[in-house]
Amino acid sequence: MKAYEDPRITAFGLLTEVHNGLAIRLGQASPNGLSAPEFSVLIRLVRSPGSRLRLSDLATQTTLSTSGVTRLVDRLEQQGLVEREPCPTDRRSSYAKITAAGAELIDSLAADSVKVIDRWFTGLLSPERLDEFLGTLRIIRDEVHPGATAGS
Amino acid sequence: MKAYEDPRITAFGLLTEVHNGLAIRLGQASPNGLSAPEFSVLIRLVRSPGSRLRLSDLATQTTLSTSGVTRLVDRLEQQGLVEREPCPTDRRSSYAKITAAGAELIDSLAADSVKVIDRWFTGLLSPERLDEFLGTLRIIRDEVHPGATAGS
DNA sequence: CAGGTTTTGTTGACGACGCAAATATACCCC
DNA sequence: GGGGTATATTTGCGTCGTCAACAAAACCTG
Repeated sequence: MKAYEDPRITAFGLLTEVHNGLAIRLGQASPNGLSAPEFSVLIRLVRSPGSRLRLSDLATQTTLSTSGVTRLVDRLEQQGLVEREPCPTDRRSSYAKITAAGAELIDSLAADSVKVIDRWFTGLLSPERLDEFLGTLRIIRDEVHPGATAGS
Repeated sequence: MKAYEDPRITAFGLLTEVHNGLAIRLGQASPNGLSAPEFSVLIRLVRSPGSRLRLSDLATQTTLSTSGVTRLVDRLEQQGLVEREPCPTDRRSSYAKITAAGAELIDSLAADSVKVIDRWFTGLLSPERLDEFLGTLRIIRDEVHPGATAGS
């Protein structure tokens, strides 16, 4: 029995296919929209108290490096979707705060995304099956990425 | 009710966190190893009849563009893990065929990966829960990415 | 079988991300 | 308070991936 035939490898491959497949559908949904990490950052901001989060917290919650976050926030700032503001209690830190334009955009994109997710994911499953599926995801997520608990 | 608060968005976010989290654990497992797409390509090759696949089939099965596959196979070829061979029946096509070194490497990396997957994913779930989880993933995969049915 | 269309693979230009190094600030301990 | 360590962010550089344009071969249709 070769290790590459192990069904656990296939199980992870299946998870990857599902995630990548959904990510592609979401990307096609709003063509000139945001990349997945940009969307994720904006969603996290709009859901956070004060609509703001420190850059390093964004790095922890997403799967990006801190330099990746720096550049991503640079881009969002150039588009007027986000503003940097200094942290009053720690002069090393800056907040990224979503702007009104950013909040409006993310709400509109989220509405499109819900349609796509419903069509290709949640809508395919019975409520019970979806519940159990999400419960299983949480079990794994809490082990593998416990720092992600503040939103999407 | 704002669209960005829709639980379906959160559901997809959860799926993303799980996938990214596991991908990071797998990447850390064998430091100087292969990237995830490289691993995926090699696994697909070693599982295919004749240990070979046409480049365009690799592009279909993975989530890469054809140019991405060209360059990925370039890299694997430089490392001696894969060879290109012409397709006898269609002179436009080439096969990527895994070499003995490639097969050996992927088997060893797969053994490491199984440990990681078991520790952070399959081993966390009861057999029944895992079965239902995989069944749900297949339901979604068959809708979202039907072309992926030849392996991991 | 000639001409147009589709498919396969490669290349150039470009963007996004990670790592490592640099900088600035905060924290801790004597 | 001073010196050393830890943390937050930015920047330089290399790598990897996409998109658009291209070349070659296959297919298809009159």
